[in-house]
Amino acid sequence: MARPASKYPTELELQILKVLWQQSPLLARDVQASLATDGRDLAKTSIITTLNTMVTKKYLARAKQGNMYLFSPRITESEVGDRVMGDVVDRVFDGSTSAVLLKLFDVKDVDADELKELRRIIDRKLKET
Amino acid sequence: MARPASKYPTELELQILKVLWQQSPLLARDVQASLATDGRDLAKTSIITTLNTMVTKKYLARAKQGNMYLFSPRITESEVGDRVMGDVVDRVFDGSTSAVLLKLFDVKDVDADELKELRRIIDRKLKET
DNA sequence: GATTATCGTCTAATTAACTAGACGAGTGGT
DNA sequence: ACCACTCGTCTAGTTAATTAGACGATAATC
Repeated sequence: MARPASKYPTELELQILKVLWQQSPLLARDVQASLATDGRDLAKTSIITTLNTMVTKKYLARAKQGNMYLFSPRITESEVGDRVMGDVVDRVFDGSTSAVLLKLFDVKDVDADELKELRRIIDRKLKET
Repeated sequence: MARPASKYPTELELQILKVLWQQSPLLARDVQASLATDGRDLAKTSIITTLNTMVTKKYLARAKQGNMYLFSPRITESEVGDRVMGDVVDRVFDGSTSAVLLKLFDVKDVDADELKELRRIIDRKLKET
């Protein structure tokens, strides 16, 4: 075995997905322009190569439009969140949700308003059960 | 530019760190035995190679012990949690802590007891400010 | 019709991550 | 002294991820 494939979209793939979640379908050139706006200036072929590997990975769908291709996401933002959080919680925090929450407070400054919203979320969840 | 180095320990590196967080310093052979117990059976040299790259990355410290080396973590479990969570929150969830929390509930089944503990954590945090 | 621009494929270079063998140096027993 | 065993370095092979050039095909412009 060698380097294992990552379980969820890589850095660049995520950037591309974010563009396409905002608007799709798009041409390679549009994705390129959007990334360039965000400061990631890639050659046309770099974009296309990556888009194609993302199609292989089923992250994207590709549809012919004349002599070019339109790309759309085949995975939702929520699904990516699932995969990432699931992996992080299990692998890094050994499945402990409270450890994740504590770390969340550790890492980000959460103001009082947001804390109250988090509590509302928990209360709602408590009622559900 | 090519493949960027990951911002935090990789899969295998994390496994090794977990062993050393539990007990350290350890010899390469002890790390090897521990990983083997967890079902990851690697050659002696594979372990040593990885341990050495982890020393280069400052994840580990190495101390000569006769004709062999003892390895210890130079990064804490908490620090790894910081880096991972920080990156995930910012890059995947665009900095939204509530989005992370919602996803946490989505991904893991959190029982009522744990929800109450999470609320206690939030209440404690609210008092702090 | 010729030139110019754009699109996509194919090829390929680079680095990180993962894995392990060959080999020499040293240690311990007999 | 010799043999067996272990340790670590050096070398090296593989796959994933990132990047882009050369080139042919097609479309657009004049």
